[in-house]
Amino acid sequence: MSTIVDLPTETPEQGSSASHQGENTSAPETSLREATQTWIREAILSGRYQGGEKLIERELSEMTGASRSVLREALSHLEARGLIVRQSFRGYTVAKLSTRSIFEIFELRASVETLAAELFAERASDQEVEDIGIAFEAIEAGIHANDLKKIRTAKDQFFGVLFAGCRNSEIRRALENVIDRISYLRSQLMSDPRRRQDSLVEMRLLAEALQDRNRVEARAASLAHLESARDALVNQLSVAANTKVAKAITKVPRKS
Amino acid sequence: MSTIVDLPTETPEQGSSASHQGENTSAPETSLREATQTWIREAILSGRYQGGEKLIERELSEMTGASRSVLREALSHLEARGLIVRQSFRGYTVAKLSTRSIFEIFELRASVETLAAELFAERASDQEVEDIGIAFEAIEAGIHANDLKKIRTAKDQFFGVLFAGCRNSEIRRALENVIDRISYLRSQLMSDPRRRQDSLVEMRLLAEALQDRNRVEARAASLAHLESARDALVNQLSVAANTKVAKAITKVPRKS
DNA sequence: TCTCCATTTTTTGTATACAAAATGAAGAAC
DNA sequence: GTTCTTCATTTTGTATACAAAAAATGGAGA
Repeated sequence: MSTIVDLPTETPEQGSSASHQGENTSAPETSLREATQTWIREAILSGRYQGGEKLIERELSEMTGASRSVLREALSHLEARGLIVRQSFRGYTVAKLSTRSIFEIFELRASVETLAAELFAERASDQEVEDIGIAFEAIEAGIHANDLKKIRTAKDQFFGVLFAGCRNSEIRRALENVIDRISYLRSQLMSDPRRRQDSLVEMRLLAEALQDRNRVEARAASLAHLESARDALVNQLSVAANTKVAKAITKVPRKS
Repeated sequence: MSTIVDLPTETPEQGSSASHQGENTSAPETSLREATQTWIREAILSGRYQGGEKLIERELSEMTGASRSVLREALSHLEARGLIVRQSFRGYTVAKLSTRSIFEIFELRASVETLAAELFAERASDQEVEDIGIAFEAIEAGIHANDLKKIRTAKDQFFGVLFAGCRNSEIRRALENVIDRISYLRSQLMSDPRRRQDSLVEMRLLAEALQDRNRVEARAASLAHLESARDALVNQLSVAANTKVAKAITKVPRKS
């Protein structure tokens, strides 16, 4: 059952740089289009625009300062990533997450993210193994400090190192897309102190397995964390069925 | 180790239609942008534009009849899907596949596509099980008739049914993207009669397992097929290292 | 007060125009 | 003959304009 093989190492710079170029390589922010895109993405991920909400071009244009040409390119890009959807002559709306979508996403993640964990254990550099430890400690510190923003940053860091260490930019790309779609829910989840504590325990197991380069344990810990996060998310949704977040997730438009 | 659970069935029309809307739902081809996008995509997949080749806007504009606004939206969309890459002030080029990328893609597919096969065995409707059989017979007929185009169409059909039957549009989305990227290589592969024969045998095993709804066998057959296809592809590349296809795959630009 | 229809306004779809950057070519200096 | 510089052309980046479709508004009739 070995799906893990040694990948060829030739032309590594070409393979990976070409693959995730144009993604969120936060560094240079070359074109206006990319900046606009990032702005909109951040606005959605931070919850400024809720699921199902309409994105009005004039409004975005004013806020970002970009012209409509640029704006529409950015929107088209985000549509391809699944973050927003377009209907003919009705413009773009923020993609809605049905409960079903959440299950689907976690089903995919359960397959791919566990693979990523295994691959990290196998392929990560010593530096990356060290970085995983550092990132985990940052998460821990954030939780103790009760600092939501810090937690989120540290988690992004953690998964960033994880995906880099697995040496497969296709996995990174596939996961980035689905994680984007649910990431504005993550902060909702993390606001529950008990869930935070559970999450910390699960992630410690994962971090330790990764640092030990223990493939089997890493997969198991990753899967456990995912299932736990999924269940917590679905639970919270069914409990808080009246909050605006829940409405943004579960409801279908009435007059479509 | 059960990553397979029963997905909730609520709001199925919303969940799925919203999820893969705006993809290649070949039916209505509403907007000009989508048509343009499809045109470019087809041009790349059919090999009309080779990997690394530059896409000149004026040229595409003339060929598709679309204005630059529309064209650029389409290009932006395709960039997000990874089919083309953009460099500042140097326009778009068709994404190149390094050997490494191919390994990465197959590594991802080995994880996700086998899951899709399992899920199909579990969840597909009786109609879909039947359709899988029909699609397979079409592939068989195509191979016997030695009709490359027919083979390709039938295979698309087969995987279309497979992805639909697994009831997870996220999986479909993730796989569509990576399969797009290597699909212009598939015809190269299929031109080798021996590989065609091998492929047929592997796919028969897969089709039979799917029709028997045998999860374990389905996964095994899917994995076997993938590894076989990957190896054949890599083999062919190293053999025919001087063909234009190989050049499009392996070489890095000299003056970048 | 409610409902239906016509008109106005907003918003999207498409096309064109102008500016900036990069590429390529011709000519001058060596 | 070669190389460097300068200029013209091409191509991309950005902004604006116009047309078509949908949504919002408001008034007339019941």
